[in-house]
Amino acid sequence: MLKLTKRTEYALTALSHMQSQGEGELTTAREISEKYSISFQLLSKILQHLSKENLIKPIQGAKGGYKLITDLTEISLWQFLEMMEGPLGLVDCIITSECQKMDGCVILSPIHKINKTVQNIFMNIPISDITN
Amino acid sequence: MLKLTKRTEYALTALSHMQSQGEGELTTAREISEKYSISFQLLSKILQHLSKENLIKPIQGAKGGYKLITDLTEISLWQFLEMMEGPLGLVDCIITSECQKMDGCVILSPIHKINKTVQNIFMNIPISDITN
DNA sequence: TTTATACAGGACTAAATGAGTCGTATTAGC
DNA sequence: GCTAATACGACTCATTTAGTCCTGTATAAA
Repeated sequence: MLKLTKRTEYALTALSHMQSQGEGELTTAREISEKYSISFQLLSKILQHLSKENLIKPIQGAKGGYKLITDLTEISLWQFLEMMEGPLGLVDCIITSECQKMDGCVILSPIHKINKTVQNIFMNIPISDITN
Repeated sequence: MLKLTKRTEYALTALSHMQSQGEGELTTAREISEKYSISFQLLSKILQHLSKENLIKPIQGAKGGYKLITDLTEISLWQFLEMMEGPLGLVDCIITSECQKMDGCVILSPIHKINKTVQNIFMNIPISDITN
């Protein structure tokens, strides 16, 4: 419970780095991977994923790299986590809407409420709070 | 991120069930395991763990079982989660206090703050909110 | 005193997830 | 054409979580 995946951690590090560069500046995967000692191949996939999600824009070829194309104040932590890790929920039945075994599940409703609480908080944290 | 382990989920279910019994009543692992379709062996271990943590008291022998011996309004969700899953933190370095690789880690301090936020909220949720 | 029922717990196996690697293809500047 | 960059499927390896097996101990009741 609660721990970010390395993917998420690396993605935030990368975004933070890119944001610290000047507006419209290019950054390469190699550069970030070396600066923060992150596996180059792994980081590459993560940046590709961020591209698919339109947070950054890839420029291919020599002299290529990635450019930050999103205002990170506009993206909430909740959105970002779901982007990186898929749907979030304290228990499976919140995510899939179907209770596997427990017929008369006694804890779902209160769990659901706590889930909402966390969601509300995370929806009000822009990831720029982390990357700045 | 965010998902409870089955251990935690089953523990909450068990506590909820025990609380719904009368004061000082005994409940067996078998009873709970059958009612909620939880593996008997697995649930047994969880109940043994709750005993070690002094939330419930085991009575051995025939006619034995477990008795709830704690006021669940006195135990916070944060405490309980750490009890069941060990130390909690968004990233490893919050838990172990040592940053593995990232020399100039750029995201630790804001992550730390978010961690605190969640911790504060969970410390103010008694698990009786879930088991009642 | 035997039997049945309950907890205790170590050691193991299986399944799922997460982290990381390999190899090859594509794109574009010089 | 060479070099430096992204793209990406397929794989391996490691870790964690979930669940099982087996044997032992305690105790109520017949």
